[in-house]
Amino acid sequence: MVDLVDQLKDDILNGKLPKGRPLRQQELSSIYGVSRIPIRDAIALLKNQGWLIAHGKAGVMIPELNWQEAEDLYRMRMALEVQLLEHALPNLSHEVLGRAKDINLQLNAPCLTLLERGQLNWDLHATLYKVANRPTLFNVVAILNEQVRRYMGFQDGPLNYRDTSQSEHEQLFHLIENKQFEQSLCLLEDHIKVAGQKMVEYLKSNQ
Amino acid sequence: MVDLVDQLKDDILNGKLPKGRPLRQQELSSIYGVSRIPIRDAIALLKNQGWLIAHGKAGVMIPELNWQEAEDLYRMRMALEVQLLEHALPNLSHEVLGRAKDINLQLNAPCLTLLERGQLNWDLHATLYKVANRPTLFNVVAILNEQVRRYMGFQDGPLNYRDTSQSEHEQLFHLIENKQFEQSLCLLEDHIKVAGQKMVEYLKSNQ
DNA sequence: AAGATTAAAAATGTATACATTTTTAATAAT
DNA sequence: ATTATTAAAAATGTATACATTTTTAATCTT
Repeated sequence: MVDLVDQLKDDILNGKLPKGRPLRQQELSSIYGVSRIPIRDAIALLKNQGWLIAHGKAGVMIPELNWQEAEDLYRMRMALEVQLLEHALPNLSHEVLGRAKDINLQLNAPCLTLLERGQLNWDLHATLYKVANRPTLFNVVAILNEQVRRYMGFQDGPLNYRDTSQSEHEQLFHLIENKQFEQSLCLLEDHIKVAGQKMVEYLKSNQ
Repeated sequence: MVDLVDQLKDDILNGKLPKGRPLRQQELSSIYGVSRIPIRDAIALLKNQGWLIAHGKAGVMIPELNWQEAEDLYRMRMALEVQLLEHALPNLSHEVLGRAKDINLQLNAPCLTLLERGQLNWDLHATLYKVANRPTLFNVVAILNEQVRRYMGFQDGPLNYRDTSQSEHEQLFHLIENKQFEQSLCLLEDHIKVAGQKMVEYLKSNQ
């Protein structure tokens, strides 16, 4: 069932599902070769997490991208991920940091799509956040990051995202290793703020 | 179906559903007199929103209260509701403020349970937040406030919650009417912070 | 006696069938 | 011609039935 949800997310992102008209349970049922019950379950989850919106009282639609929502998502991330990192900092062993560094190396690959890059970016952050041991906060942050993926499907997204993001990660690791906790929190805050501003700028200019 | 979800929430809060052991779909099905399908739907939603947690791979359980989660919930509220109020401030007409004041009067009634008080408190805040026109942010804040209700079921919750909360609301209205926006944001922040601290204190001492 | 193995029981996930609600479009009224 | 009305079609919500997975407990092994 989680497979179906992920597949729906991918197909929403890749434009394989039609935008601008309501999606019906039967239609999705025949597309994915399962009955309406698991489709209903998946739709309910995706509605809860902002991937689909109700269309009147029957059917759902793929929501339009809009810069206000992107701004909200990034600002929420900024506020909440700082809290999460703060809890995580005392528990960030060299081993955990090592795992995050490995992911950051993968981000180096030049052939990644923006979606793949977004996924790796979250994997990196999640690696750090997990040791915060704050499941409720983590869960909200995870959903926000998932939602942000909806905004990362462009062929030509915000420029230079790759280079800046990656070196900021390295800076972050460095600050954490040197126990400069206050500064690492500020860096994270700025890291997300800048990414959000670029995204919002891009959306405003392309709407 | 939303009726069933609300009824389940109430029954969780009022202790009508057993804590400490897994709840089965069939059991709930016979309690509420509907088939397992709508029960499944409701369970899925309540799991998403933290009202139930998975128990292994079969069944769900009512989660224990713990102060870390309460701390997270209030800190998230603090960060996000300030953002939401900031968006709302320019649109807070006298009419909207009037509706909020009416709710604040209802909070005056001495015979309210903590749950009813919590509900009215959210109604008041939601009245202000709706005019922010930020559905994504509003939705997250709404879920957080719903979740906080789980922590408000005590017979003897944090003391003096009623008096302080109500006068703080009045202060907030006053500041907004006088266009002292910066200060109203600070007051809201402090309003939630103090409520959270009291709740956390209470939970720590009673665990 | 403690732990692993296996079979029965029970629970969940899914499919199909039915009931109810919602949508659509055709007809009637102003 | 535009708006209401109404009936047919289609969609969703729910119930029942079945398949698969998970749990439980009884048996076997060491």
